Parts: sequence; structure tokens; C-alpha cells
Amino acid sequence: MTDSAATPAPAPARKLFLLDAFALIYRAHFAFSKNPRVNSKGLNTGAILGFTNTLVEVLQKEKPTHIGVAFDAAKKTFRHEQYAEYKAQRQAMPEDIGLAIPYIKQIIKAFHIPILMVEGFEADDVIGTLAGRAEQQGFGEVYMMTPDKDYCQLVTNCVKIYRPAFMGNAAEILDVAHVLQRFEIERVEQVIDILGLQGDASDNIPGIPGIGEKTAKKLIQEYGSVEGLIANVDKLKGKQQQNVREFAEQGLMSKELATIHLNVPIEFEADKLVLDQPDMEELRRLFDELEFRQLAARVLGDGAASAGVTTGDQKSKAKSPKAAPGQTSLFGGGGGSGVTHAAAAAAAEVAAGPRRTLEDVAHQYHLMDTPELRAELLEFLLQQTEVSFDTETTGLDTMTARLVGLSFCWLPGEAYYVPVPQENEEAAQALVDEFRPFFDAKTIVKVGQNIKYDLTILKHYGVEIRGPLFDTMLAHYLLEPDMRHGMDVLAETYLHYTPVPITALIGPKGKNQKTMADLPPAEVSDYACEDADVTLQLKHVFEPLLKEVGLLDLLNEVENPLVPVLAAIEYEGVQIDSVAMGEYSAELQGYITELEGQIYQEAGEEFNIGSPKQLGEVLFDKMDLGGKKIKKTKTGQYATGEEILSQLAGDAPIAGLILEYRQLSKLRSTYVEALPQLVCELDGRVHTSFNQAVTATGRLSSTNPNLQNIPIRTEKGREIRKAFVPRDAGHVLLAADYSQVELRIMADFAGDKTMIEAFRLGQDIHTSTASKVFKVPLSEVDGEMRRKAKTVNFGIIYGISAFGLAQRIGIGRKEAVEIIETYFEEFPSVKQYMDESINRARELEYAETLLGRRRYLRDINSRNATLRGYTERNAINAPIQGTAADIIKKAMINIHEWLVQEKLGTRMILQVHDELVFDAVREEVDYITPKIKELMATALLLPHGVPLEVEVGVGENWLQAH
DNA sequence: GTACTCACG
DNA sequence: ACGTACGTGAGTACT
Repeated sequence: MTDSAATPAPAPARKLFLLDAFALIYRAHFAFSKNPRVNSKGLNTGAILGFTNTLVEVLQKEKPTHIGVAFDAAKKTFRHEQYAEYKAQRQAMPEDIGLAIPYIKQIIKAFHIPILMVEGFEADDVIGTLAGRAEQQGFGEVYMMTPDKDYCQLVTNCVKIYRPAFMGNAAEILDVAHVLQRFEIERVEQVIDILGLQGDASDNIPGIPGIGEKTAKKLIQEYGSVEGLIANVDKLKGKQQQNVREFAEQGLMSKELATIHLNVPIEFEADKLVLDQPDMEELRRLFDELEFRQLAARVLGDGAASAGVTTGDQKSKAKSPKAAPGQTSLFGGGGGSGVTHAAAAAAAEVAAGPRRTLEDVAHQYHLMDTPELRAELLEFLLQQTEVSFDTETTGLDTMTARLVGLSFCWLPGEAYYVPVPQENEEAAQALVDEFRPFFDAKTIVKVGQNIKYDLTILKHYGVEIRGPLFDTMLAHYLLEPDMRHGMDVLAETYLHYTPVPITALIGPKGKNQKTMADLPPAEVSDYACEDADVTLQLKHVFEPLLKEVGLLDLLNEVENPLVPVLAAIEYEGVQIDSVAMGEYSAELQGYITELEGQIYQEAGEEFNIGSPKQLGEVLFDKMDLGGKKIKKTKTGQYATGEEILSQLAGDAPIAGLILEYRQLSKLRSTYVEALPQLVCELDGRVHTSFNQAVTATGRLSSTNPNLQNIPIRTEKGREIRKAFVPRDAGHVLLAADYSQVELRIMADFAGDKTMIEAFRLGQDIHTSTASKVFKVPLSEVDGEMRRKAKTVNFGIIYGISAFGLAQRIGIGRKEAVEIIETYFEEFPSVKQYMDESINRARELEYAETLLGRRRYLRDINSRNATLRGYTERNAINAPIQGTAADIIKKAMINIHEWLVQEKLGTRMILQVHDELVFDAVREEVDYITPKIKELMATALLLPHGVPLEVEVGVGENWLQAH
């Protein structure tokens, strides 16, 4: 009767919320792990923001009368005394979380919410105990706020689990019925039996081997409890009976560990948990420091957001008629009522809430489905300087997808959708042709998200887009190269907006998934318009950000212009000689079968050689090979990789046979069998896709199929390249390779006189290195020395370590140390350059290429030595590998442009990091060879003037072209 | 879906 | 005291 005595109206029902802090913090942290939020001081604020959002949301939506936040005690708990291994599996708390905790505690204190913590107990025990006592004291509603399923055992008619809204899922309240249904049990207490049987990997609760979720449910239904199961162990069969017998003790202990204890020594004092007014000043200070502008606006309601919100937010806010009024607060501006103003909440939701959607935001999306409307649209389009557009199609495979609609946007919040007739090809073509003037307009910047896709689709309708492109996916790739760049996450992160998921239209993945063509245009319209709208808004956010960090030129001069080049390469495809592939497949299969027989004979039994598990057992258990050098993988299996088997091959013939078997199976399944299946029915060629936004360094990658890893290093592998052929007798394949680009880049960046001189003189760089490192005249360098020097040279680029070098050359570690020392004595500026690279990265927390491409190295100052070492090697490698990528990208753009301008028939068909492959018209070869060399060699000039060299080969197939 | 192995630069 | 060369993609086995 403390909190409501003064109120004349009947006392509101008492409603208690108990939060499990660590569980919520961990969840928030990992929710942001794909796209971490970092403030300007470099603090990762994901966990803090996520936790605070959850807290604010519950205060706002659920209006508790009482609330408390429970933390695990820092020290060991009674569970550790019961079971030493308890939570032993669990990794140390991530650094970011450790740093976040003090802030979270300050925020909780600023809200005037008590922190509950009892030495020797975990948060769940504390919460369980308090929840029980609250119920006894007549609280009608008690909510345990946690994502952790262990709490299910505590649920009663009054005590429920509140799982906060998460990743688009609404908040969920779990009551007794839910728990019984979820675990398929009759009484809530049986939750412990289920957990005890199945164990919990994350807490290192062992459970009983062989019993997972399904079996646990079945057994508890049958026998009621762990004890019941053990008593009836006779009724079980086979392995299961054996396991239950053998691990009965462990099962009982697991049950005990899973049990939340309700006798924690803590008083339940209701009046201490009463929800109070927060300390607004303190909250403001904290949110300021953390740079939580949206949250500040939402909680403090004082327009704090307007000062520093992102462009995107400004714009969408401006266009919303429901924008936040000036003086409103979640807490009623100190009036003491603690009641939320509905209008303020709604406004906050729209203006700054984390999950605005189509329904919250004012927009004008138009369906343009008559000739008149389309004509009007086109007229407007042609007056613009910048338009984002998007294509809707029947699928993701560019070769077979048909166009379903086009959407356009040039003002945020306002977009237009043009459905494409589906009756026949002619009608669709006619519609596309209507918009040809727009696609042709050289003055209009075309904005898109992954615009290569749209370019390719339109190519099938004979449209070649002209004018500058701006791809928001690539813009973000430059800003944050090692993150994901899908439109939905970008909208969430930068616009605080959740687009309609495509599955809302075409249904979940599966064989009954619809396509856009199955839906009436009116249903597609909003979705399509939204995509164009969001894309334009993202552009407006990214462009100033890129400018700020000096990446806009790289985007506009390299990445964006490369898009049509890649589209052309992919569209062109590569001719594959499927007949030759078929023959080779049979040949390989012959060898494989023979090897299989020999392996079984050696092993004395038949087994699946392709299964690392079975193979390991045969080699190391049955045959007892390897002696004391047996290695295990991190999951406890025997390691059977190439390194291991090669060592074994000396004394066990089976190891060599397996290596050969592996090699041939790989060749057959990954290349010889797979490639012919990917030949496109329409043109008989293979079309890879080059991904421009995957690698952390700026390289391209190739998928479906990957044509950047076609074998070349071994005799039998190389054979596969013979099946990569020109399109017809009038063509040949021409391959142009940069020779030693990465080493040249390193020599240049380091300004190393010795190495630069070697390159200038056109010497073999590995021989030259060998002569220095082994201190012999050039003429006395033998093959072995050259091989070692070559490995050293690669090692340098990768951020060498003695261990790694020793491993690779097969020498002792001491010898490796000596080689490295000599190397650095001979090439002192290389050593200096490497040190500088690391120091610079420590300062900036990123590394950059010649064109300013960045790779963020946020772990370079980590206290974790392994992680730091890895990041330091990246600091050395990223600028080198990335600059090589910059160079070949520039070359591709220039060559493509030249081929088009000269109206040549030769086509670029592949890029393999330092190599370009062309399907060349025979008669053009002599003309294009020197020009291609020149364009590649001069694509970018290195600062110290180290020349780039290009080797060109021509042949009737890819192998011959080398 | 993850682990392992191996193809390329 | 620790774990170790940089960057990718794909096929297979197994849970």
C-alpha cells in the first residue's frame, strides 16, 4: 500500500518486471555483431544500445509499477562447487561487452532502477527467488525478462516470461500453457528433467549422451522425470539403455545444475522496486557520451535528435506529417504520473524508433499502369539529374529471369512502379523500349542497389545503360568492406527503417515459392517503390560519408565504372568443351576406382574415403599410423589434411594413395562434373558471377561457378583448362598476366633500392632474392634455393612468421628465423615498411591501398595476442593485395572502354586476380596484344616508379594461352 | 547448418 | 603463454 495511497483512483494492479541483465546484454551484443555500432570514440555500443532499447521499450509499452535488474555475481557460484566444469566451455566475455557493462549499470542507475546481485548466485536464481516471493505477497503479474529458456521452469499462473521484441519478432509472453506446449510436458517442473537429460552445451551441462531435444521429450512423457527414467532403465533398448545406465549419475547432476534455486538469501522489498522517475540529467549526459541521439530524443523527448541525426533520418522525418512535437517526454516531463503520452510515444516511434516500416512513414508510391501515366513518368524522368531505379523479376538467375516491373525514384518518399506486361515477350519488350530514352540519357545518374543485376536483366532486352552509375551496395562496401551490404540491413542501420521483406510477397523459401509475376501489379507496387526509395535515400546518406573519408573518388572512378564491365563479362560467358570434359571425367573415374581398390586393400576393409571421420579412424585407430604426431582438429576428430598425409606417406603407402584419390575426386566432382552442368541452355556458355562486394581487401570473387580457382598447379588438374575454349574457329583465347604484381607493389611502397633495381633490370625476382638471402652469386642459385626464396617472398607479403615459413619450406624454426633475419638485413627498407604499416594501422585502426581503399583493423590494439598478430599481418597484406586489386580493376575499365570505342570483336571474359582472359578475334590479336599490355601496365603508376610487367599468351584453349 | 578439405591468386 | 602466413568458393559428410 505504499505506492498508491495518495491516488484517489483505485490502485493500479501491481506489475513487476525482473530483467536478466547478462542474457539481454549478450543477445543485444550478438544481434549487432554483423553490423557493429561504434561511436566516434571507437566504443562498440551495440550491447548498450540494445539493452537500453529493450529497457525503454518495456517501460513504455508495459508500464510496470515495479522493476529490478539482476546481474550474475562476478565470482564463482555454488554450481561451480557442484561441478567444476560448469560453464567451462563458455568463452571469456568479449572485450566489447566488458567495456559496455559499466555504462549499462550507469544507465540503470540513472533510471533509478535497483540492481540486484547476490554473491554466489546467478541472475536466474535471484530472479526466481524474487518472483516467487512477489507472488506470495500478492503480485498478480510478474514478468521475468530474458531470452533464456531455462526460466521456463519458473513459470506459474502469475509469473511469466517476457521475451522482448527481437529482430523483427514482436515481444512474446510465455505462460504456463506455452511452456507445457513447447516442452510437450504435463507439469512445469518437468522442464528441469528435459534440460537435465538433453544437457546444455553453452553452460557445459553434460546431460546424457545420445539424448537431444526430441528424445528427452519422448522419455519424459513416458517416465515423468529423470529419476523415473533411471528406475525404468530396463525398459529401454540397446545403446540408449547402456547410455542411461552408464550416465545416470551425470543425468541427475545435470538436472541439479539446471535447477534454478529459489532460496537465495535476499529480501523481497516491494517498495524498493517501485518504478521511479529517472534522473534526466544523468541520462542526457550518458546518451550524449554514447552518441545515442535517437534514443535521447525518444526518452528525453527534447528534440535532441535534430542536432545530429543522419541525413536519411532528417529527410524521412521531414516528410512525415507525424513528426515529433517539441516538448514531450516518455515520462511526462516530470509531472510525476509516470504515464506515457500516447502521442509522444507514437511520434517517437516514427521519428526515431528503431523499427519504422512502410506503415509508419508517409510516402507516395504510385502504380503507373497506363500508357498515359507512363508517358508522363518518362517526361519527368528525363528532367532529372539523378534517379534510382530497380527491376522486379521472376527470379535471381540473370540468364533466365524475366522482367516483371520497373520502379523509379528521384525524391525521397515518392516513387513510381511500372508493371511489365507478362502476356508475351513482344509486349514486355515494347514496354522496356518506352523507357529507352531514360536509360540512354547520359546526363542522368542511375542509382541502384547491386545495380549490376538490373543492368544484366535489361541487357536481355537490348538496353545498354549510359551515363554514370551509383551503386549503394558498393558505396557501403567501401565504407565497411567486411560487413554485409544487403539493402535490408543498410536500411535498418542507416535509415532506421525496415523494408517490407520479399517473403511477405512471394512467400518463404521452398518449392512453392511464388515469383513476382504471380502477383497482381498492385501488390508488387509498394514493395518495388520502396526499394527504389530506400536506395535513393541510402545514396544520400553514403555520398557525404564517402566524401568525408576520401572514398568517393574510388567509388566513382573505380567501383561504379567497373559495374558495366563485369556485367558485360558475365553476360558474355565462357565456352566450355563439354565433350572433352565428359571424356576426362571417365578417365578420372578409372583412376579413382583403381585407387579405391588399392586403398581398401591397404586398410584391410572398405570404408568411405571421403569421410574424414571414417578415414581418421582407419588410419589412426585401426592401422595405428602416425605415432605420437597424431593431430586432432578443434572438434576432436583426427586431422587428415594434406600436410598430415604427406608426412605419413613416407612409411605408409596408403597415405599417398589417399592423397591421390583426394586430388582426383576433387578434380572430378568440383570441376569436370560440375562445369558442364552449368552451361547455359540459351547460348551454350558458362556465366560466372563476379561479386564486387565480398572480399575484405578489394578483390573480386567468383561464384556459380567459381572460375577463379580452375586448377593449374598439377598435371592432371591443368588438363581441365584445355576445356576452356574460344567461342568458334575465328577466335582464340588470350591471357594477360601481371608478373609479380604484389611483390612489385611491396618493393615500391617500401622504396627498397635492391629490389627495385632487380625489377628494373628485369631479373627473376625469386633468384635475385635467393642470391641475397643465401649470399651466393646469381649464377650459383640452384632450384632449391630459388624455391625457398620464392616462399620467403610470398611470406613477406603475408606478414611473415618464422613458424609459418618453417612449416612451408619444411625446415626447422631456427633456420627459418635465420633466413628471415638475413632477409631483413639485405632488404632493410622492407623491414622498415612492415613496421610502419603496423604502426600506422595502430594509429588509424585501418590500412589503406594506393587509391585509399580501406580495411578496418579494429583489433590491432587488442590485448589478445593471437588476434592482434592476425590483424597485424592484415595491416601488411591488405594494402598490397588491395592495391593489386585497384590496379587490375582500373585496367579492366580502360580495356573495356577501349574495345568498345574501337568497335573490336574481342571480349574480356574472365578476371583471375592478376590475369585477364579474352575471347579474341584471331585477326585482332596482333593489334590488341601490345595495347592490352600497355593498358594493364599503366593502369596505375606506382609512387616510386617500379614498372608493372604483363605477359600475354595466345592459344586454342586456356592452357595453351599460358 | 557446420566442419573439413582443397582448388586458385 | 599462446598460436601462427594473406585472400577466396565449393563439394562432401554429418548433425
